[in-house]
Amino acid sequence: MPRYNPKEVEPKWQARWRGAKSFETQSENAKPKYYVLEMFPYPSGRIHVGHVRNYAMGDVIARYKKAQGFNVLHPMGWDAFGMPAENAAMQTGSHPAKWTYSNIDVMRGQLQLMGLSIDWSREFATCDPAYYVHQQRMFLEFWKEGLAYRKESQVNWDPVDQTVLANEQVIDGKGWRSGAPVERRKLSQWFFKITDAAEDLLSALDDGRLSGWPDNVKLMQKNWIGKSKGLQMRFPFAAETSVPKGFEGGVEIFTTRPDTLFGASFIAISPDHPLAILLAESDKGLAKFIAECASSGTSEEAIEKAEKRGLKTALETGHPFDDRKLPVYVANFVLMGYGTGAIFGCPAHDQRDYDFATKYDLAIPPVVLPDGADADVYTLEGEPYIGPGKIFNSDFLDGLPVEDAIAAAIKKIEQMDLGKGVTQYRLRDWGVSRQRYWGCPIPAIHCSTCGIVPVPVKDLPVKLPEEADFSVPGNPLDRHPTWKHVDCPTCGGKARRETDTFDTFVDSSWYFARFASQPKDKPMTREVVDSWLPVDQYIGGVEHAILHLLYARYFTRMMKQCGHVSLDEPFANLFTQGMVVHATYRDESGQWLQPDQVIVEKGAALRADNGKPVKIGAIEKMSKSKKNVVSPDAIAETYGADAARWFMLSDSPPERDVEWTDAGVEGAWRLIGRIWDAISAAPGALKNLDMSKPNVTDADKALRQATHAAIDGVTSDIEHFRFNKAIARIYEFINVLKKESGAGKWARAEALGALSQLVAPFIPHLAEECWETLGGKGFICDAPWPKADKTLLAKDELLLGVQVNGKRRGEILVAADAANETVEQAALSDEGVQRHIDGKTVRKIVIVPGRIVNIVAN
RNA sequence: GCCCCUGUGGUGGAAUUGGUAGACACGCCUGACUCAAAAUCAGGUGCUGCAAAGCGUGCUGGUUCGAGUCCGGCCAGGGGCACCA
Repeated sequence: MPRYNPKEVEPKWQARWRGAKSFETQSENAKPKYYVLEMFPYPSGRIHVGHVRNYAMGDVIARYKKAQGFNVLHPMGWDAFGMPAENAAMQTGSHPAKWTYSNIDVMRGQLQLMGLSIDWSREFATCDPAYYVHQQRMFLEFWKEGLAYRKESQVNWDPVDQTVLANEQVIDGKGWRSGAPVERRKLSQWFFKITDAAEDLLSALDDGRLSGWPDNVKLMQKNWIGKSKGLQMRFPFAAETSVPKGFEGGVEIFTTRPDTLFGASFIAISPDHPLAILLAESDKGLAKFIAECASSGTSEEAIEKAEKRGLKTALETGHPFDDRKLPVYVANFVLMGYGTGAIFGCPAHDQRDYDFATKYDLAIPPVVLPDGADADVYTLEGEPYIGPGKIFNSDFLDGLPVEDAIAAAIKKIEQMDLGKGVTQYRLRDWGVSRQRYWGCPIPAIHCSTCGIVPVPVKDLPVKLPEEADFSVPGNPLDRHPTWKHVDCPTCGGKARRETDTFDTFVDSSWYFARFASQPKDKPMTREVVDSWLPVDQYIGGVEHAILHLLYARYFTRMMKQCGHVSLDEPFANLFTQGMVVHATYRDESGQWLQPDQVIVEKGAALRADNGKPVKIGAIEKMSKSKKNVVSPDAIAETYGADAARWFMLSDSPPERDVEWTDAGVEGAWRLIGRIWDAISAAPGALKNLDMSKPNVTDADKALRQATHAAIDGVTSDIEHFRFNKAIARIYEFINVLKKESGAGKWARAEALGALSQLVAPFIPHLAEECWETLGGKGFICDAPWPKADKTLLAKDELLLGVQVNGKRRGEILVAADAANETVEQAALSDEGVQRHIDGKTVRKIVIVPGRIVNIVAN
């Protein structure tokens, strides 16, 4: 018997699939369509095991659906623009395009070795002008529709390198290269009006349009959009305050808790608030404070984690309901981007306000009384009270529950003409400008006479200049000697190009549509895209649960508005798979090390080359920047792609993170050997199936039961993304198959055929080899999926556990259709049960049919 | 800090969704084959205990005839936080 040799077998079948164009998809097809898509990769350099896991999952689905009779679309491409290419250019001098395309070549080769059922004829990279020309075209349409516009927003500015930094490049408030404290700086940039769609993006989460999405992702998106109803109102200044020019009306605030207005003890405005900026003009201390606030990064995390600080201004406001005066603070925890950039502080019932009031010694009057508390003696003990209750110490709101008090307060303020109830969203418009080279150029031209004008469609694509200088930080497009100088398309005068490029989230917000339809003269052909979308199964990491998915949902709506597609929601079913994580390592100088450069023994780590100590860091998702990546090459080289794929899908549930370990691949390899041994011992067996079914012996029946239980179980496991369980079932089936010796040829042939088909989505090369050996017709990847015979699944006898007072004390074997009395008798007479009910009175017997018997006795 | 998720043997995990905790696999132990090793095959393996038995799903409290599963409070780890992708 020849030993199975994946090095020969795998390339052989890959060549045959290619020859037969097995996975090239035609849009015109009588079969129902099924679109499987995994989030396309960033070409970081090499495929790692995390990619293999992701694409192996998609491939199982794609091959399974093909066997189920669907016309499957399963494409692949490259999310090819982005910062790492530009960083590489700065470090090594190689051009981003060259770096990117050579990475793509390597990674395509690696993926192809995995034997994925991908339609490679549809492959593209987002950095190809043939792709991004259509993105520019759509941008011009969005602009015309008013969906794209310009406004000022803040960026992280490195004052030494004179460049904009990504949040990732800000470490502890300092620039990653220069080490200089970053500044927040305002820049005029391009935005997409995603806030216009906030309500629809939100309601689609609940109205069934996204019923195929996991709840946690929908919840995260809901919280991200952050719809809240509240009160926008103004606090007029106190009589003796000298009112700053332009703010005669007072301070405009937004609150979701107007019920706590009587608990107000201060007003706080954002350091970026126009009032704060105005006051700073004549107040050096305040100007200094505002500058200090601007020295952290722009990320919400950095702002939230910063110590709560404030500076008291000379201003005071009055209070709408009584004559108290409230000091006005400029405070670093108030965000200009949310609400009105100003709040009233109610320290008794808000954690941040409480911290602030404690620090600056402000009053903390409680106004919400927890249910059951006594108003006369109630005090806060070291923390604010956030929970429900009834309002007190609040005049006309006294006695009302929180919800009613909110409504009553809004009504009163509206009557007083000081404000109105409003709906507020946390979601901000999508800033798409990036001051970088390696991205899709934004097709706009700045003219001193005509303003900002679109690049005429006939001049598209606006291509990146090939020559660029990466030797210094900053935007190479901006300092390019010639590229930006153009004539204004409107007046013909001297003008300059927009030097911002698009956020790479734009590139990945419509690639799924382009995969389905790739005409040259337009982004997509509507009828074709409509016939393929939505993606029936989208698969990707949870880390994309909010941004990428939300942007793609919005982009699809914009495309719909411009007539490119007919639907709102691009992804009908979403599966978020867990990440492959690995420990991170750094040497003494703080340089990241790859796992294969490190030897770990007894919890201590040493460098493989020089034995110097290595610091073991957190276990994190595999990423190139931290070098904690493991490549599948070694596994594939030794054991073949099938073993690598099988191993990646074994054991861990797909939605869960897995920590990579080398242990266990041997198990996958052994399984491949066992399957091959079983099948190569029965060449041509499937031809036996053509004969009429012989009389069935008990041994035949036992084997057939195992076969059909396996078909039934594996089918439902694949349908529900339980690949680890499908694999466990296949092991069980093989264990039965190996032991079973009395079954006849017919039953064995059926079992071996089913086995080959059940493993085919997971280990397709071996499966084809098995199918051919057994004498199956055509490719196994074209064979229809086996159907379980349900009549073989029912069992005659059941083994039931018997509990006494909830603890398992015995087991009984009863007929599947036994009456309750019979079961009770059997349970009570069980020896183990007898021991535990001896001397006690049986109070109750709970029988859960087919499951368990519980005897309650005391 | 805020939002989401996870926690079960030495390890990855299973448990028909409130019903016999530990399927399946890795590892380990024992045996067979071998001059020997590897590979392969067979058996064993939650913990304590000679046994009887007891204990056991991050910790803690609750609901229930019955909780890994539901509810409350904690602890630990991971993901996201709008310029990493």
